[in-house]
Amino acid sequence: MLTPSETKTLKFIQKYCIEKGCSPTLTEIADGIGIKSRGVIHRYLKSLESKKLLSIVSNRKRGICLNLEAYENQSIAPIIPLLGRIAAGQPIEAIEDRHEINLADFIMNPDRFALQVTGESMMDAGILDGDTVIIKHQNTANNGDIVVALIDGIEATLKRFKKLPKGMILLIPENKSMEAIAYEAERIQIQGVVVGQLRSYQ
Amino acid sequence: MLTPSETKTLKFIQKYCIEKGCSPTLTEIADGIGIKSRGVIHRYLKSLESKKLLSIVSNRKRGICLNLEAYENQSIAPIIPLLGRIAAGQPIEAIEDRHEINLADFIMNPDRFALQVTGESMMDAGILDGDTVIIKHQNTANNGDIVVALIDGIEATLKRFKKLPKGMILLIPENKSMEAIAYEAERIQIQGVVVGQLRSYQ
DNA sequence: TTGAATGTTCTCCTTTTGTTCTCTATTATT
DNA sequence: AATAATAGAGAACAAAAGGAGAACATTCAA
Repeated sequence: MLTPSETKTLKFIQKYCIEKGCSPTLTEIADGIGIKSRGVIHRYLKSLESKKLLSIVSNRKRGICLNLEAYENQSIAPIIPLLGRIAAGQPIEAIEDRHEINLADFIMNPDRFALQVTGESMMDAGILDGDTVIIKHQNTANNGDIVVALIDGIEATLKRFKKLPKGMILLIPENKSMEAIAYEAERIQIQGVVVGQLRSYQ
Repeated sequence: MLTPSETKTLKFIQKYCIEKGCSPTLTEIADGIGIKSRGVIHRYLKSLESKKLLSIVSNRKRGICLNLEAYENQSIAPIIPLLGRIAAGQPIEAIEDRHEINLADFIMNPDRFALQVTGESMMDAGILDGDTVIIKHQNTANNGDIVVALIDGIEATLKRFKKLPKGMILLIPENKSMEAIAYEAERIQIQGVVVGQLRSYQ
């Protein structure tokens, strides 16, 4: 069980290692988590070492090694640190405004549910076969929304939504090899709108 | 079985643990359920402990451990219903195969972190500009993995990884208009592997 | 070689937290 | 009416956690 300070320290080290490619000095950690004394940081590191979360090479500058395997089964919060922006060829750029992503906010709302996507109809919008989409349950949609629509009460489909004149609705697949189809509004029932998408590579 | 106050206390602790990844202090519980005295909370905790719903590590701050059954039948678990597959274009499969998608399995591990992607270099793999990728922090990679690599210790980049003969490493962008580049292995430092991807449409 | 930066080990201090009390009030039950 | 169960406030104390900083040892690069 880690104390909040230990957690902060560990997260800072992890972040530093990823951004800079080497471990930080005690002073850098202290600055990073808002503490003035190197001695305090050293105490935290010793405690983390005794909990097998990292190892320290004695007297070596920047001699902290994270023990990534032990890190694996620590207690979990639905919050992942958002380290920064990655752009090809640039250093990782830190993000000031938002430091973490709370998946609870992202997805876990009572009116949300998930669907697994089969098929390639939304491929060009980055929604691939096997992806999971998070749907907000609602019966209306705005132009441009990606919706789950029920056609004639039977066929469910994931398409981009567009309202046409004269009570028609256009459902647009995001795939060059498929065509958009217009329906009378009465035939279309909106089941929900895509508010998120996620994919696992494991 | 449980008194209303005990139930409130337990629920608060469950929620707190899931959201924050560690147990709350007595003061936090008191604030959370609208009580001013820590002593009262302590009494509730003792009672809950005697009912085997949790255990307390004496004198340890944040030393509350929930027992496993206390987690069950809780709707606040990081789980969203996975309703079924939606086959774009094809008729729907049953909405009744009610699985659940557990975000804990999906991405929530402490050795994970997130990066926001800038640029289109992985577009053809369905990773778009602005998406968030979940990275597992590790220093090795297998062929075909999408990795965060540090080139010469400075430039960060998101590419598909391939080992070549003679100590070379090929970093492959998933974008037809960009070219793969081979580097000497010494110049490349693997920072992590993409294990997930998510996008918000809100 | 030398000096600045860094790691290490201390002691001392403050704040926060857990723990144990006592006291009071309300409500339901016998 | 008496009793027990539940609920809450708050004081007092001990222990843990958080922090400052001095003093010394060690690295490492100029």
